[in-house]
Amino acid sequence: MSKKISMNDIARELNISITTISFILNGKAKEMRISDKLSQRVLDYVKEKNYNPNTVGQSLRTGKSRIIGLVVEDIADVFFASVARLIEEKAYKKGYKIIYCSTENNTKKTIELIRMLRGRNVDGYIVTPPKDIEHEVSSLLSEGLPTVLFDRYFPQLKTNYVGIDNYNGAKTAIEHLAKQQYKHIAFVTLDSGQTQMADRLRGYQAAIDDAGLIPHLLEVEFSAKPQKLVQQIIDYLTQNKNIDAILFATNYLALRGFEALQQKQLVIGEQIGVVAFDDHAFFKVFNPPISAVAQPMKELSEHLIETLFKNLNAKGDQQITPVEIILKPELIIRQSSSKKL
Amino acid sequence: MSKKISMNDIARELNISITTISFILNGKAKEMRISDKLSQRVLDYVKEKNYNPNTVGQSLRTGKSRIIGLVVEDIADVFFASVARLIEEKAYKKGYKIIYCSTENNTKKTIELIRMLRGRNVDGYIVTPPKDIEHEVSSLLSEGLPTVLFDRYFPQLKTNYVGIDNYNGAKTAIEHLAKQQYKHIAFVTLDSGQTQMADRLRGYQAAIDDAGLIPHLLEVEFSAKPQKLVQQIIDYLTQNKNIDAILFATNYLALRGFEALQQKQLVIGEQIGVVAFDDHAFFKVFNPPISAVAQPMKELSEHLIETLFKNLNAKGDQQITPVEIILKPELIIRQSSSKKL
DNA sequence: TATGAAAACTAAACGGTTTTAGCAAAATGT
DNA sequence: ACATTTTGCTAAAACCGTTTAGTTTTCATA
Repeated sequence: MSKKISMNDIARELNISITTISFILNGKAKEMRISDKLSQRVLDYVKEKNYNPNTVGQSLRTGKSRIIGLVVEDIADVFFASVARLIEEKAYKKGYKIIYCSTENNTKKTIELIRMLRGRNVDGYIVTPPKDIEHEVSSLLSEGLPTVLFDRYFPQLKTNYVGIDNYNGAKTAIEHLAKQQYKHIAFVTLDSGQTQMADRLRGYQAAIDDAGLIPHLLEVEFSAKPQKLVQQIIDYLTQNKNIDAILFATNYLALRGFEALQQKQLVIGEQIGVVAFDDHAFFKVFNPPISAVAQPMKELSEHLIETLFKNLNAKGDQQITPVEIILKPELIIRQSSSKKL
Repeated sequence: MSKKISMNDIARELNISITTISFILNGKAKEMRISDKLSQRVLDYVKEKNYNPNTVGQSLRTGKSRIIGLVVEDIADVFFASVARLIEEKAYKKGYKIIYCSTENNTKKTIELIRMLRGRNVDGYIVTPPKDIEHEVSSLLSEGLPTVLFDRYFPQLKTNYVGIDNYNGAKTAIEHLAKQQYKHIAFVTLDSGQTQMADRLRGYQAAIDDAGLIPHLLEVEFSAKPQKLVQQIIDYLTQNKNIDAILFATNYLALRGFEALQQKQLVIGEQIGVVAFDDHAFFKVFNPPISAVAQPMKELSEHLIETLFKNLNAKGDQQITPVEIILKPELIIRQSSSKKL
């Protein structure tokens, strides 16, 4: 397999100009009126020697890299990992690779990451932004770098955004619980203040109001360690013994919540009704199966990548107006939220 | 924030040579006898203008990219996603980024992926190899490109490898089940023929033999759709009604298995004992909690990245002899595998 | 047989950094 | 006073592919 050969090598070997090779390899042979005979000779040689253009050279010259930067909160989280996988698949088909980074929701780290990606000529950005990076994002925009936000957004910033209707997702879940005759429905969420969380909270409050119930809100510390999270939920349940149902604002919170319920010996689906935001493969086979507000993962990823590609392909300064795509989540009702009457 | 400034811009602005700037910025000022005064002037200017060297230029020149290629079976799988996250964190601290790709265990796709990464001057490779890519891997090796395999390996190939003792992992799990007086312990695995699966199977067989029990083996189709997997397990259980415990060879198989058990109305921990290979966050809060053979994720990732870095830092042709690191998995016993006596 | 135009191809610049080799000036030694 | 060394800095090549702005050759037309 020897070492890689370069365009220069080919030019020397075939005794033609490097430019000619470039034209032929980039499908500009016709346009540049290269004879079919020469074209074929080059193409054959290239195939024979198994030549691959050096991506780095291309990138340096063109300023493009065919790399998409995926900047998410935590790549180990099922939600983000699933999105990553689906995006990767679609990107791959169009010849793009993904560089991913986990922000840990850390503003400083995220800014560093975006700068690094920029230094690498990354062509497009898919980002779940933490707080206070409006400036960094808008600087991407002002440089005309295709960017799509997802999961959360900045209300003041006109960007591409793909997400779900968190308000109605939460509202529908609460309506369902209310219909099941649960009377003291708690909402366990994070104090992160991000838009998706705020929207879910508003949905919860609206539905509770509509049903004439009392709100029970637990906002746990965003950056707390798992053990502390569990303890906070246990304490809350101990102090609010009347709670008969819980909506967890994320998958991860549900996990911690289940630990708390386990320790309090409260049986899901019997003493307490449960719905979780974001579905999880294992929810279906839980005992009892767990109800969930499911995000349409495939659609989400499709819209993300398509929006990005639309901007990627927009030639030059031809500005594309940012789009906001809000998808409908689906409430999947399983036994964890049905009172055995 | 205007457009990026280049070394050329700095050189022109400060009226000095580009070379001098390079020396100063790369800590070679002393060595190259640049005066402190000039050094400081450049450093100040660079800071003021918020200059960042163009990574693509550096990469073209040096042949290095500070990128690690992570080629795993499926980035959406918790096991791989967790490894990805841990590796990313460590790599980031050393100034490396990750490009990841999912192989789907497809040999052809994997070869393409590795070639693409090579074209991007990726500095090192962490790979869970599918079948029949020995040649591609050994060609990486022969070019001196740092490579570490994990999860599975090629017995005939002398490579860096980090994995766990799958044989004893399975063996210990079965010993535990046998001690719990389970008499007909099945092993549900894949027909993929990969080393990690083969090792687990050998461990199962050895333990079954030692305990004087009859083996019950179900090898499901590797590439089957979820629904088909579930059906295969259901059929197997229907035809082998005496089975009272199951060891699932992977997390993913356990998920399908649980679906099958659910449909057969067999209650885990009561009618049937269960242990899964690979732990999962949700196993702890299952009802009943699921026993698992847990891989030491942190250690695994640490060894992966450290082995890679050792090779990355090995100057020139100074060959480092490949290492094989086999970690001990831990059997976490929960209620799913204890007979209520 | 000029004249113009199309056809076929190429030199050179560009992009940003690193490295090699080396030059001029100042300092030191004899 | 002259040779040698050290200091401080730089030009130019290299890395690899793309693009601009040509040049030369060939062919058709008047």
